[in-house]
Amino acid sequence: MKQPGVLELPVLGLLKERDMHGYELRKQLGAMLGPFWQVSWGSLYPTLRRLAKAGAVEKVEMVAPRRRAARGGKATTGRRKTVYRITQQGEDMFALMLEETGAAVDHEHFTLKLAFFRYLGPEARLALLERRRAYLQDKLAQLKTNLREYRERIDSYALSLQNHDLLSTQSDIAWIDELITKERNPNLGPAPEARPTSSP
Amino acid sequence: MKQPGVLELPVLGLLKERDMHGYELRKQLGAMLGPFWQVSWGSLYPTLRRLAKAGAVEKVEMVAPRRRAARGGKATTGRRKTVYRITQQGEDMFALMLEETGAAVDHEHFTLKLAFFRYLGPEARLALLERRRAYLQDKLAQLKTNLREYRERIDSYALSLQNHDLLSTQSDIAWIDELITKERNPNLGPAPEARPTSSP
DNA sequence: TTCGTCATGTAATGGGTTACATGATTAC
DNA sequence: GTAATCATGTAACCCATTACATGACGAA
Repeated sequence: MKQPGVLELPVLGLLKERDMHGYELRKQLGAMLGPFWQVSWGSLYPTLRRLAKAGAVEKVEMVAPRRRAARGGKATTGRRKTVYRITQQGEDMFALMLEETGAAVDHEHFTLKLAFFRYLGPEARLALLERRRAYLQDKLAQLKTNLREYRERIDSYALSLQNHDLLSTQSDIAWIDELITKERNPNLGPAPEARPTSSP
Repeated sequence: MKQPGVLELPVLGLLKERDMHGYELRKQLGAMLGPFWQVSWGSLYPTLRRLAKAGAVEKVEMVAPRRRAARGGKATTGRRKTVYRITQQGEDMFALMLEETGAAVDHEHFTLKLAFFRYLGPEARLALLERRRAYLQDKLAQLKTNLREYRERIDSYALSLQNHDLLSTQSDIAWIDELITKERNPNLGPAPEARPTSSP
């Protein structure tokens, strides 16, 4: 299990909340991570199969395919579904993957982990945030160095490109800082709707 | 040639300027796109091989490997290099890949194309910029819809995630708008060193 | 009855990552 | 003389994408 596919973590994370089948999983993924995160079936189902083979999930309910209910009854019939449930082994795997700070620096992995931060302790959260921050800071430094070194030799488009990247990175760092601050004093919430008396 | 690897375009683009060997190519890639863009050898050399097989590039100079110059002479010796030169076919392929607005919407492809914008006519540039803008605008709309629909059901981390993504997307759009504006009236440049009389 | 959504898969393809392997040249 | 950098590749693995294939269910 060198590098589990990206999907393993979010799938297990969603199954922690409740049993789901593939189709549903995909929608929830979109709801949590944003609509742009559209995984393909050819990616999702194999992941489920892999997880099942690894003992991390198990099939719990499948309504038989072409089995029509006895005429008159309608409760037992239904669309063919394969519902998955996370196992204890899967829970352990999830915890390990989530905590591991190894390769969690890049945007995708960090995003995925952040989406399941509620399953991490405060210390682990801060560790991950700091690590991501360090990575971004390093990237920022490299970008600056690179610009200093090549500014003259690249054209205005490449320049604009790197400049924008630099600004984005700075914005990312500011965001991480915000998250870190909130993590350190949870009381200072975003002052959620100071409504004195009336309801919206 | 359904979907040429991402490297084809930048490799050809760099070779348009001058002949280079693999190792150099990698450095120039970093200089142009930013240091984070570190392609692996296992990716670069196969790309070169593919391009050579497709007739898009050709090897022009290779200093023989273990051939030591006759003792005394030192001019003919050198490190083993395999220098590539772009062919006419390669130029054509490059032009096609650069112009094609098909899948050019995602961040990576757009980045790659922008880096070689100087090889495109103003109309094609604007077309690509507009296309990218439309894509981002669509993403923005989807993000907003998604947030409206799921805001209640996702936790604060996922919320923060999507929120930040939303802001980043807006920032990206603003940047594209800037590029579009500059493209439309090139005179309003960033006032690059207004030097009154002296020649370039 | 037909369309859209729900629902689940398989097969081929292909490229990227990682690790491995090798050796020359330069600078200290 | 040895470490760092230059330089080029190969091999295995694996996952994601794409296209293909199938079929039930609900609504119009």
